[in-house]
Amino acid sequence: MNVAADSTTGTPPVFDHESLALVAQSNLLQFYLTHLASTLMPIKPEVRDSITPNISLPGSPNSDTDDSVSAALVSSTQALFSLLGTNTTNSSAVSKKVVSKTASKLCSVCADKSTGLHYGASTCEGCKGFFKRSVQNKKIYHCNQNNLCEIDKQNRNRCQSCRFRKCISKGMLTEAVREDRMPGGRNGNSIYSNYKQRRSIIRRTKDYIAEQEQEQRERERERELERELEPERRPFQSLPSGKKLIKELVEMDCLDRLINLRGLRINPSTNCDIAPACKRLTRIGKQFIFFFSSFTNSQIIASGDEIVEQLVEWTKTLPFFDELPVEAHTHLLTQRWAELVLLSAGYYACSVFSPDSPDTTQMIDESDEISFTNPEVNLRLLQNRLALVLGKEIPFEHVSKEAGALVVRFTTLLHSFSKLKVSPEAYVCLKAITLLHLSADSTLDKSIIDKVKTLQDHFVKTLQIHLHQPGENSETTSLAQILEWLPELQNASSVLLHSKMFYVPFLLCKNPRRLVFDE
DNA sequence: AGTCAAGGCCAC
DNA sequence: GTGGCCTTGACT
Repeated sequence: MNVAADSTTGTPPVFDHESLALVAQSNLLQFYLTHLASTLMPIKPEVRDSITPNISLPGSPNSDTDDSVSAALVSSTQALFSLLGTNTTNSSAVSKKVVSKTASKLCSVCADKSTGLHYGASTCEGCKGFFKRSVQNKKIYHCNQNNLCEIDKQNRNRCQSCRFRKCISKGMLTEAVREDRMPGGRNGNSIYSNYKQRRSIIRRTKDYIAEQEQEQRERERERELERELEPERRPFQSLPSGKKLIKELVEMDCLDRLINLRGLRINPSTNCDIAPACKRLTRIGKQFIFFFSSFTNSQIIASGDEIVEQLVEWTKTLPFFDELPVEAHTHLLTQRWAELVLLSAGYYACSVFSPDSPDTTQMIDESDEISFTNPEVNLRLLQNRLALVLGKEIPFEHVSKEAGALVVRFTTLLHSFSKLKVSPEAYVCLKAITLLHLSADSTLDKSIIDKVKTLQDHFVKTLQIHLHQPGENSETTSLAQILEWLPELQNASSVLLHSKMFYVPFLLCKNPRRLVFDE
């Protein structure tokens, strides 16, 4: 605001010294300033001094709420005092030069000697350098007090946080610090020109600071987690950490083998062989103890027990397999295998049928895709696929009666799981977390229970680190959202166990015709 | 050529 | 990290 430019009203009010002092103490100063240029009169120094410490305006220099207004008022106020001291009675004397000359005397941040305009405010070399370093090095400061530290020449170095905040509040713009560090020249007028733009830039600067602070907090949390996973702190020395662990898990996760169950395949030449197919489907069981103890005797393993076989195989390749006794693995798999089946099938469905997957186009012509929302579509799909595997038509009512509840539940689960947009890395962590989930009434030894819990904790932290990686897009689901989904998985698994149609999730996910042609 | 406002340097 | 002094280069 320019004092001279605004002195356009008709009859200006006339002030005496006392009323001017009162005005200065009220919030009406801005109003009177607009009339002042044409009513300038000599003022006593003692009255002038009494005004100075009591200035309190909405958006005054002490307030961060409306910085540009405050900056304008600072200039106006300084111009006013300058004029008051000059005894001038001519409004034309209120020149831009006077304003700028006076305003440039003191640093608007710390009141040290100003050396000119720097990044949008009149500041000293110290505040200029401080602001430049802060922006260039993306510094995030924290105030140890209450963000109300006073900044003056003497104590400006006591609190970087409040000093930087004051720089911003005085109109210094982070945009004015050049990213390319090009020396010389001047920044374009556009950065500083109009009031509105400044306001928006200041708002963006504040957003920028908040964003930086958020990023800093996340980096700190990640560092903290990584520190916890350092070798000397890790509970299991043999277990790698972070990316290496995830890489190992992804490499050893043979999802295709689990999905491509041999028991679900149809032989085009003998697909009328109904009895063996039924047998295959019903023999998928949970004989984990048996498998762990006599796994090498593979001739005993029937094709129908493939789910167990595959899960046992997977467990044996886990990086922490040797950390736990066999009975612990048996116990865990016995408790969690149904959840692992649903999780694996769900992830497979999401990765193959998601809109961004290249496989989608490949599947469109099959016109029998799994639905993420409609259980009836999936029941029809199941009916068709059962007919393929068994070699005879099954009435829809039968399918609905036997598998209706399971299909409804699995469809709901798919829907919520697809929203999580789980990456392959997050999926393998989630699988380990699911396996390592102990029931409250676990019969294992206390020491083993502790080990399992520590291991699970390790995978939760690994998952969290993965989710916080900068490469992950901003839409990445949070750890909490993923963990909150697990009870739903657990509930769905009880439906699966109840129905005993353990193969249904796999049959829904993969067309048995494709199983035939896959090899 | 002078001014101004960027960045850089370096003793502290 | 700070801040005084110097260099740089667009603009007048």
